[in-house]
Amino acid sequence: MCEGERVSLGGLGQRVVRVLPDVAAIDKEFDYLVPVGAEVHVGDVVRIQLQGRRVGAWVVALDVEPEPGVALKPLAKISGRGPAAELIELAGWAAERWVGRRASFLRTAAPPGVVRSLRRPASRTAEPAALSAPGGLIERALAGDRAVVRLGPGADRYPLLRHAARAASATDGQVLVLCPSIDEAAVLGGRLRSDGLATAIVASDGPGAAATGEWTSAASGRATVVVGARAAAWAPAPALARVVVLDEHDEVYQQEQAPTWHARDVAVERARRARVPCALVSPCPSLEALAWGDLVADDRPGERAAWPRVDVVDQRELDPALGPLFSPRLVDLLRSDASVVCVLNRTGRARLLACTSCSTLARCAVCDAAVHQVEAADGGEGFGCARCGTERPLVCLECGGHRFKNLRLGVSRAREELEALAGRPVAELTGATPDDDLDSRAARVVVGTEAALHRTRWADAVAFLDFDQELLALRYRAAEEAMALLVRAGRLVQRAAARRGAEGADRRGVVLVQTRTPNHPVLVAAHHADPGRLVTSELPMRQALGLPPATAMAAVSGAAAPEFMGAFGEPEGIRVQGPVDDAWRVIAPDHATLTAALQAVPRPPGRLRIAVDPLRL
DNA sequence: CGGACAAGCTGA
DNA sequence: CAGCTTGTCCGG
Repeated sequence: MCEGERVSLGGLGQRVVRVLPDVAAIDKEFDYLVPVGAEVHVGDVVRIQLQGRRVGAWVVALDVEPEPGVALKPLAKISGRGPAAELIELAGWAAERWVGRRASFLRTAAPPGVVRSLRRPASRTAEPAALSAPGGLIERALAGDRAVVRLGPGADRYPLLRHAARAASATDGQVLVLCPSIDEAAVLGGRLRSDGLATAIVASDGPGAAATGEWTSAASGRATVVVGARAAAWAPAPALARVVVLDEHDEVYQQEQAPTWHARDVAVERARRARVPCALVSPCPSLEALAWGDLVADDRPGERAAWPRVDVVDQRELDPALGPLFSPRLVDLLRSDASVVCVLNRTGRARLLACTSCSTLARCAVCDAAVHQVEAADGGEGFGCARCGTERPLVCLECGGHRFKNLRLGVSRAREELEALAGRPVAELTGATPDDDLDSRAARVVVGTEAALHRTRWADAVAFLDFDQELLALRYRAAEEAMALLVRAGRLVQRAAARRGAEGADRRGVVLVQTRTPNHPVLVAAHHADPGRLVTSELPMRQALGLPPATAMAAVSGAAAPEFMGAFGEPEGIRVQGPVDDAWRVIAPDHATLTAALQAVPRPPGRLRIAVDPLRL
């Protein structure tokens, strides 16, 4: 920058910067004067006087030409360093992709505390990491630019990380690693550190000097590995050489509040912009991941060894003495000395009905979802599908029977009955159970909702008492979610098997699945330790029904939704459905079409929630 | 978001 | 018509 230019900018030779205020409702940039002698960088966190009050803001551009006729105010304060220029651009991309505001993304990208100064490394070209001879699974996983790495639930992902980290370290590059939870990030980060690799464990929660220190270590390029949970997709990494997302199928990567951004998608886009390889790792890669990259999997015996034994018990063949929730196979497990986690999700919204004569579940003839009882057109009783709207008479598709029973039994009742069957204490484990004493529980039998899977570290066996609730849920991703549950269960039992140090066939833990749909593709795939079998049935179904990833979808709700949707209309090439429960569904062939159409309509005042890629509908 | 200001309502 | 409420606009 030469002096002549500088004079033309502010008139008095003062520099002018463009900032974006950290105010939820303002998605507009403003120009401010830089105090003489002050140093500013793109991304810096500043405070500005805006309409009589002081608010935070980010510098988004330096040395801009201000619009004529506006009296510029000086920056009130330059607080410290913030997200780098490439992350500000990425925030712009994400704001379009999820129809949100850049400020919400920059808040995630900003350091947890104040970072006064930062010595960033001299700009290095992130060279592709030198890898040892190809052939092994790790080498293949890290060789491709877009790898979808499928490793069974029991497989240790650490060697892959260590390998990637060592390769990056040799070229002074950084590896960005995302995990579903910060606890996992801390464990993996700890292992990397004890292996001598400089690692920053970035966490968004709370300021605190330690968290700021981790951010700074990543932002200065000192850390070879930058590891964290969802928000780490926005962590600094000036010498980014590779991105790795662990358990990319996990739903926690998607933010629940709007903008409903997905860390996997942000990570993928970030790698693309930085022209560095990206690996998505999962025991059961999402259809989105498979549509994006190239599958890298172990050979069949290798993958199978990392899966538990998945025993599918057909509950249509009931033991009359035990009833619909307990099979003889389960009783055997309970009466052994194994630690068992029993899972019963009673929080399903769909009422589940089964034929009284043959016990087959009442399902939709078109889309396979569980159906509920509705009043038919002729005034009689019928089945209705909440997913696709099909209605049919109250007749069993299997045996022609017309009497159905409601299947529902809560966790508390199940606990009492399990205790009686087991002849030993059975504990209830729900979201409300306190954290302490979880380890001693592992030695016993517990029953709970899905929380029991999340809050137990290991178990000899996991039993799903009624898996049909998961398989036939109304959410369009129900099958993938059910698969993810089996994977989570698989982790627990494989961990216990590793603890036992068992050898050979005994090394695999047991996951028991009680179901009335034993041939469901999810169960077939898990039983064969081959998640690819689910993909071959699920993908055509989504394509046929016009659901993601074949399309791009958004849910629009909130008090202002009727007005918004009225103005939205039904643009060419876009499907609008609803309202169902005051929410509309907008389906477009792709995300570009979807977001362009949504952004084109002015936002009416009032609460409006636009959820792009909603998990549930 | 939150302050400024304009237009609308009430009461004497 | 002052004094107050409600609504809309805009920020450098």
